[in-house]
Amino acid sequence: MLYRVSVYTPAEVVEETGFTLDTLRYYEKIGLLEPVERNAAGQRRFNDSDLSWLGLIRCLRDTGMPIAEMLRFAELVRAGDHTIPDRIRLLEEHDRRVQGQIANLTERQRYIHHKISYYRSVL
Amino acid sequence: MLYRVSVYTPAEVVEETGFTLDTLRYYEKIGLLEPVERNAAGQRRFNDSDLSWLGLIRCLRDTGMPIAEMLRFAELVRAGDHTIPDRIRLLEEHDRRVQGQIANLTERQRYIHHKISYYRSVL
DNA sequence: ATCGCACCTGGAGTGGGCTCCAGGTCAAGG
DNA sequence: CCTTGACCTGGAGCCCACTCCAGGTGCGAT
Repeated sequence: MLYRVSVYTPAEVVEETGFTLDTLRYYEKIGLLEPVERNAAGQRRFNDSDLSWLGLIRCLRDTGMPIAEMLRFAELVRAGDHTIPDRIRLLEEHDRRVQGQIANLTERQRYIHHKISYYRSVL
Repeated sequence: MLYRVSVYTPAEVVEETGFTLDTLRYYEKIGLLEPVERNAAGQRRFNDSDLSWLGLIRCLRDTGMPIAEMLRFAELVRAGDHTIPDRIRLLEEHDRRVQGQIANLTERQRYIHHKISYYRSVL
């Protein structure tokens, strides 16, 4: 078991990634996914590299990165290894925004807690 | 200085709350804000209670509560004090979602950190 | 008096991110 | 042979939450 290249049907990828099939097609259409390989019948056959890319996309999407910025990232990846410093910068900036989101949510949550306590106090 | 009721112009409320004037009008139109008082010329004059309600709206919105649910909350408030247990339930449920968001972001952030470290390691 | 400006209204338009649809292809099972 | 079901395409439609617009009012300053 040195290496094993797997292919995945659309249904498997939906299952694995949580994206809908429509969303996967949409991502391919706008270029967020490289053109996916096809079998003889023209049906998509995803590979491990697609899956791992989708894992990253899922992460960026779930942390609120807009599609336009994910596209920029995708272009950097396509452009080759010399863009790694740019990718780091992009991810670091995003990381800062995520940090800000967490801080903001935590702060807002305190307000909600106050509100709940207040309501409890007047019962 | 026992008590002081203030009124605020639209511009002041925009300044205070960070909502745009269009958004304030929109919130009033859909019933997220009670009809705001007007001066003789028909211009809005907000009061402290509007401001404090807008503070709550800001908090709920910024923690991702959809407008439809804020409207439900607004209806509970309008319906009177007997809905306080319902309001508590609603806020508690929202609080759980906020907690989930924070947990999720924190988890995703680790992935981003890994990715950054990986990129650093191949430089 | 007239200008600029903050404000008003109803309604149309926007942007992001999907989501759905009609109509079609193929492969496998009964 | 026929049906079922997973998949295909291009393009239209949808939802949310605003955002913008045209056309108009009234007030304070020059």
